[in-house]
Amino acid sequence: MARTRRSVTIIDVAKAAGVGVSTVSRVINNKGYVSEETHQRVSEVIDDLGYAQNLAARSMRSQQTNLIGLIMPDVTDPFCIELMRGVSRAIIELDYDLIIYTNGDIRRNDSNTRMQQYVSILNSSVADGVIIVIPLADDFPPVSPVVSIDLNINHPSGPAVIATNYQGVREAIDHLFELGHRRIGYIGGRMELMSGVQRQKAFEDAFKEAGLPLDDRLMLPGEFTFSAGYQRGLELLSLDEPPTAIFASNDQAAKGVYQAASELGFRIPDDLSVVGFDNIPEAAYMGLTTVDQHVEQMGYMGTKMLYRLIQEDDPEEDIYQIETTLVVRGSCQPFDH
Amino acid sequence: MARTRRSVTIIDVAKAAGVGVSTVSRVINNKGYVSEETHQRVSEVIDDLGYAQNLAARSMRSQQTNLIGLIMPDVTDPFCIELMRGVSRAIIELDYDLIIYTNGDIRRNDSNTRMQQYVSILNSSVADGVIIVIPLADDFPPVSPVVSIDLNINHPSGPAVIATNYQGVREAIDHLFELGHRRIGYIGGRMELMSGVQRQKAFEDAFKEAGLPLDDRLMLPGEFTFSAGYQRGLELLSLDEPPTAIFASNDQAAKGVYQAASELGFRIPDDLSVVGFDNIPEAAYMGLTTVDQHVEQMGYMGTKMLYRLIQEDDPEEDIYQIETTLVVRGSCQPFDH
DNA sequence: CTGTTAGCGCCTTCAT
DNA sequence: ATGAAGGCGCTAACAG
Repeated sequence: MARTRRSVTIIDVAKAAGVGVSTVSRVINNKGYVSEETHQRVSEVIDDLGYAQNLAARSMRSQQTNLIGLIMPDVTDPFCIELMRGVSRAIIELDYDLIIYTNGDIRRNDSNTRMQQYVSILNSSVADGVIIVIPLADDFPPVSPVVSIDLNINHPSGPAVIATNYQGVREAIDHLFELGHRRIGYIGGRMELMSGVQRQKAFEDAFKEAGLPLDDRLMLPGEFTFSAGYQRGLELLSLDEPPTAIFASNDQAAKGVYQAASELGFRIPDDLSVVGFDNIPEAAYMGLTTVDQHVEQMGYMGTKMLYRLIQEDDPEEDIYQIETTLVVRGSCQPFDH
Repeated sequence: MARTRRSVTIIDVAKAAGVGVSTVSRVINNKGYVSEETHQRVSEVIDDLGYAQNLAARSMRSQQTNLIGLIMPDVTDPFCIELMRGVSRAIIELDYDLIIYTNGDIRRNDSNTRMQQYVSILNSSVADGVIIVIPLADDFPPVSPVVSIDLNINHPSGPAVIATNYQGVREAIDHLFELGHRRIGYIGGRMELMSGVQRQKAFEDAFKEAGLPLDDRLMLPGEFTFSAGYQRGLELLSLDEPPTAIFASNDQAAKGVYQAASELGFRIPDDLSVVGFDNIPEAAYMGLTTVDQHVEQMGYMGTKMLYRLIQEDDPEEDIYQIETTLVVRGSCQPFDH
């Protein structure tokens, strides 16, 4: 980097205005006593010189930054976008600013570096608090308050927002049962995450309690991605006796199933019923029956929780549960034996 | 903020490991010579203490942060999301990280504070370079390299990525002409932005060159928002002689027009043809004929440009133009007089 | 190979 | 009402 231009600092302003740095600081932050006249002069110089605070330096000194950090694996993912929406809404209400930190893609999984980075952000005083989506990090002593969205199964500590995954999947599977489906494929999610585990357990329990046998070949591990859904969808639909319905552990994966079905000549819902999870905006257009986990709300509540943490350092509730809702659309049809 | 917990610093690590701070620094950043043995010991201490770099301090000292900043008015807007997608893709390729900075909502328009904040970010060494979407800021001496997406009409300086707005709108209007439409409503965009100005000029020129009269009542100022589209849509369709087609200056506004049309009993495309601009993903589902300005690509190219700027401080091309493409879908129908 | 030291730009006492 | 001076945590010379 060749750039050597140096920005104008508080010292430059002080010199130009013929005052001390602390006076300039007072003017900038509007605290402490400054004579009207001095204030005026300093303000002018600031304008003239085009001075602007250096955030890094500022946050290093002072406690409060009025910034809330959002750490996400992938800004491209609809879940994350929806969540951002909620965070954004809360941010506006709270008059905070938002810094979203991401390494661009969940797949770039050089975990060690990642984790290190995450922790750095927490540690830095660049944000007053942080929301972590899909927490992968080990446990560590966070300096800033942290709220996580979803939970890591291995380190379930700390305040979090999470949907009633279990209940949601139960409803979804019961819905399929009612429609007469018995051979139901399951495409799993990340098993390090509470959501992945809970959804799978719900699926298994639904069968157990209904006294129905679970077919191992119909339960595939997966991920919360389109391509996982696609791959697993292909596998399921290529079985000698393919399932009549597939539950995908999120809508992205469900989209993948759509793709797989289309390629293999299965029509939805005629030949195959599909249920997803999340209710991303696209689901409405797809006519996908899915479990709404009110992602926007998760982001909103998470941010509010974080705010309380920042203010009082005292989490009222550790884990905030968001009630899921089954949204029935056109992707499922009765199955007649 | 009551929190006084102090994080473990590089000094703590140095002490605990019985080495100097610079050695620790070398280990962390993997540069300079450190004996295998020392490296080992320091690494262990780092793990034990749960040390993590303080980003603020780091970026204050060093030139490079490997962070690219993206300043957006509104993370919620489909345009911005699409753009983010492209930036994100480039980020991954370049092995940078991404910090997205936003004040949550374009409507929170306390411009002065905003601008000040923007400049602060630029000034701070928190990011190696910055991409500004919809630049509102005055001209100022930026310390970090900046690439803007779209251009402020008042300060059109600096490298930027912008679509061929003029050409795009011309094509769109010509399309409507060919379908037989003559009474075409126009809902404008932000006129501080190059895109807003260019699109409007193209609309006017299309009529002029076709030798058709422009009806003032059919040309409404607007914004790039749903509600603007909705309001203006209502106005246009409530005219004694409503237009047979409406060009909305972006897809969000077009969505608003859909809403207005639906409320007033206009069917699209039977009673009203609609064209948008942007080609946001939703447009496909809506069946909206629109001008694709390849927003993802804009983000991608912008980031690449920025990268070059960071590396060489020498912008090869100042303004990168993205070719628009007319995407014909079902929202337009021939109009027979 | 490793330690010491001087700032980076700012805010905050503490004097004046 | 204002100025001087001491760090915040870190990296980058410069010495050993």
